[in-house]
Amino acid sequence: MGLSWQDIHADALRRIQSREWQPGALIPNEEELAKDLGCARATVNRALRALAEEGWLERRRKAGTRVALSPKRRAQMAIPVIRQEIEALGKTFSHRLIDRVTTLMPAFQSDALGLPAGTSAHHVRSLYLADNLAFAYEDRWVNLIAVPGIETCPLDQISPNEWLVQNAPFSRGTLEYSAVAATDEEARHLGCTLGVPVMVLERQTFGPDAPVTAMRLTFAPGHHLKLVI
Amino acid sequence: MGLSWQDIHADALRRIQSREWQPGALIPNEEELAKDLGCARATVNRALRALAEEGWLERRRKAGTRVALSPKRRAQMAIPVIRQEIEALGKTFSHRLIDRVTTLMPAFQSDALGLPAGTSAHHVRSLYLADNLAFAYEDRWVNLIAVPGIETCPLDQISPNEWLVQNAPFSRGTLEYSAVAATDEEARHLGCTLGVPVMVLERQTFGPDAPVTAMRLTFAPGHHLKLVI
DNA sequence: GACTCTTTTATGTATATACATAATAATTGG
DNA sequence: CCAATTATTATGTATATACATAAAAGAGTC
Repeated sequence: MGLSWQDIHADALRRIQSREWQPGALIPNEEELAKDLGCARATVNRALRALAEEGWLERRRKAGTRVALSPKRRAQMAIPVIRQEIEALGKTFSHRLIDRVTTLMPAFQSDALGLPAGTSAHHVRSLYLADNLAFAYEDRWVNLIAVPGIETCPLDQISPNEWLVQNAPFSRGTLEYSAVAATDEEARHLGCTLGVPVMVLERQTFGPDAPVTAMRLTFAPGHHLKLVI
Repeated sequence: MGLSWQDIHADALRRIQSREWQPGALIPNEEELAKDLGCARATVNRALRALAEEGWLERRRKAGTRVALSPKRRAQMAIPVIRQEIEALGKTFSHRLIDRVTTLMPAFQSDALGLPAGTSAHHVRSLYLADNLAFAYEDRWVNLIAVPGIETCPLDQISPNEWLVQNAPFSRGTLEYSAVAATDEEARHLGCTLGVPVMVLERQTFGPDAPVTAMRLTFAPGHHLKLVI
């Protein structure tokens, strides 16, 4: 066969990185590139589309394709499934249920999930451990409407995280990391000092029909969030 | 025209989210789907490939396509170009050069970039401001071999971040966020209290031929890192 | 000039066809 | 039965062709 789209992709990337195609500059159109390189336009299209998705190029109909000025490249991060994160470190995963109760959600939580004030939800607190050392403390609210089974599932045997992945419908959500001082409760469960800087991940998950869960995950001190470009 | 690949994409996603196609289950092959839905196989391929990239499906030649067991979905994050981050908040961006000097890199820095011990580099410290309030403090080492122009560029007029984006070759890099206590120097420049929890981003950038820069960016307290799924 | 309308053009997509490739399944030889 | 070989098959890719669509450029009007 002729050239593969990966070949075109690599060649174009080389030209971008070597600044043969300068930032902001218009590059030849697909037809021309196809003729020059000796392949079909569809092949060029596939390669340039990939480069655009990766943030190297900006493409607009009629206006053509230009090298991105400030490469707004996207870093990708696997959404933390804590078991995998811990096992990737070569450590043994375990978890401990602290408590679970169905009760009224605080107003800020029901607001954040778009549920009416005064909604009841299942409130679960648990601890994730790596080699029996505290790794993260989780405080989670689960919407009973979206996930009715939550009240009766054995959260001492399977972690809320994993149970939900397997049992809850799931479409989109938000993630937000911040650096905060460990609260009294967090410090107690994570075995650290009150006020020490810790990473907190707040996450809301929405199913196709209804909000599913809101979670606050506090990592033990020293946690890193690595991303790859 | 017939159905678009987005239509197929949406339909398949609906089936996954409604659990009509259960996690781990094999879905019909492309040819069959194309026949059922009334479009060409290439169109189905485009849709399923997109779903696989998004993490909903796992595809293997001959083995077929199945719904991902634990949707290892990837969150995407725009790599911070600080000006854009600040302007997106509706604030005015500015920056202030604190100092710049060409000197020996500390060993841990040259190691991290894979440069021999005792290499000289340009050391730049600067402050980024949003509406004239400290937003982030940057401590950066720039490899003179990869970016010779750095020593003479007017860093009081253009931020190191932007100058490098425009002038340095750039291919891949690492990003690592952590929560730490503000050091004395960081606290002084950010106008916060010593020891307060702050987000730190450490980043290394490598060009096609040589390492380009290592950076430590300390955000003012209260900074959030938002990701979208 | 400011406005609308039309034309042009580069990218975006859909299709049929052909072949490539990886991985499973079947077959064969010992 | 086991290992090596071959056949099968679903996805992956390349191609030509045709048409769709967004947006810029140009033409015409006031």
